[in-house]
Amino acid sequence: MTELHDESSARKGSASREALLSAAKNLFSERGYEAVSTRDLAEAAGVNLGAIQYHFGSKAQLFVEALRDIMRSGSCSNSWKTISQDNLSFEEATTSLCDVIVGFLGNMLRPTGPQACRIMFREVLNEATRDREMLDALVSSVVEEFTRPFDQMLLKILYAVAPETSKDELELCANSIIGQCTFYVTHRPFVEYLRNVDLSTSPSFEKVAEHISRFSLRSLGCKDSAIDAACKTVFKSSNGVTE
Amino acid sequence: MTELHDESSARKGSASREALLSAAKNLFSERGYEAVSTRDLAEAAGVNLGAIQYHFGSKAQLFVEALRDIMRSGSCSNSWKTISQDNLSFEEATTSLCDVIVGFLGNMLRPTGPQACRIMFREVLNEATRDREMLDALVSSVVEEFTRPFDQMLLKILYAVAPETSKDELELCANSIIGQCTFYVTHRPFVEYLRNVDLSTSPSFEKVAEHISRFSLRSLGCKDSAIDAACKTVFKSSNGVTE
DNA sequence: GTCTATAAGCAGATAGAC
DNA sequence: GTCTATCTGCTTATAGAC
Repeated sequence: MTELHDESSARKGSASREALLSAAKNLFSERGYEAVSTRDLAEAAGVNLGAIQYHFGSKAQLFVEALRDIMRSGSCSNSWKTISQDNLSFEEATTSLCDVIVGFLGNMLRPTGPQACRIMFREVLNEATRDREMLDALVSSVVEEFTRPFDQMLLKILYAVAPETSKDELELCANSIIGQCTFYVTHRPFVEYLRNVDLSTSPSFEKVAEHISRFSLRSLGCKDSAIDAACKTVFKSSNGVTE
Repeated sequence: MTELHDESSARKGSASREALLSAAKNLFSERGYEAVSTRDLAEAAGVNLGAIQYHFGSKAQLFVEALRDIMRSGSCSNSWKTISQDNLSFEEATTSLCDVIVGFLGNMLRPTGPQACRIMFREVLNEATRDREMLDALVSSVVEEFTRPFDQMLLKILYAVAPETSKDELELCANSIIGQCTFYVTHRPFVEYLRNVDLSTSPSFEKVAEHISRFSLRSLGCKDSAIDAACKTVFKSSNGVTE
């Protein structure tokens, strides 16, 4: 609305503004939007309650800014930044796909570091009902800053794995792969209850990641030998999962 | 807590209790938990505000009861009730799998009839942070009334498609298939924005359903000819999608 | 069982001193 | 820019008449 809440004011780098943004990233990603009150935010940031209205105009705007910041900083995406190279060989591509799956799944399931965007994703969908304008800003922000680069990288890998497949089909395959991963996040309590497993423990986690990799590679037409080779590289070596 | 709020009081079948339950199912599944106030519920049900506390004890308990009712009534699951038969042939199994995928996806993406459990699922995950006890009740209720029967049926189909696969592996495959479907629900705004599609329109919807079917059948080791046959049955005939 | 009236509290946002 | 104090509106839940 006012020219106070745009990029130029951010550049002023007010200490309380930064503190609020930092607290917002932590609290929102831990508890979600509605469970965090403006008073919680102000207290955690060590600033005054009024500072939220002054710097961001509203709690909703602060949420948007916090999410953008998380997406921009790439804390969700650094594990696959290294793979963004062209002209992948088939072998490189298959192992890269496994790497991406492990990295993505690990990022989503890991006992939520403060920057985890897990809950944020869910929250974005919840705000949908109420504030259409804010939702659109969020969706486009998340997609442009995070989803699209990730998707492009994934499509590059998929193309190297199955070059004869059409672009439309590869996009649907990308959806299927990401969908398999996000399922364990969005439906985590149901899966853990239904299958009687704990997804945070390493054996379960690795089994899931390897299954998704094999399931996807098989759909892409890879032979079992190629799948075995890729999985052996990624899942047997000790440095398979980040950190 | 009190013995007022258990099954026996439900059997009394108070008119206002039933009206509240019905309103709760409609409103909660349309807008979610937090966006519906007790006043909304009372007004929609045409009953007094105090009736909620009287009959259910709290808004949260009413939510639990409403969700249980939805799960029990099977409004989410009638489209695949017909498939629950034993000794499926391979051909029956492959087409059944396509049917299940189309039905499940259609149920989830359809422009939300009042009984849709789409938002409810999401909401269950949101309540997680706050009320652990209620969350556990919800998760077990949803799983026992809805997820587990569905899962059993799906596993039966998968076994008929790929009998040589281990039980553990088939369970992971079931996760993968459902995960692909739910992705388009949980991440709908992102997918629609990223791919520039409208998932409510028929061509996009059918393309997605057919892709998931083919992607999954291929992973299960089906030959292309068998996949083509199953898809031709389900996706070309006019009565493919329910309603 | 159903009603009205109200309690008790917390939310986000604001006014105005400094 | 930052503070205190407060406004307005909403929430769930309750007390008590009928």
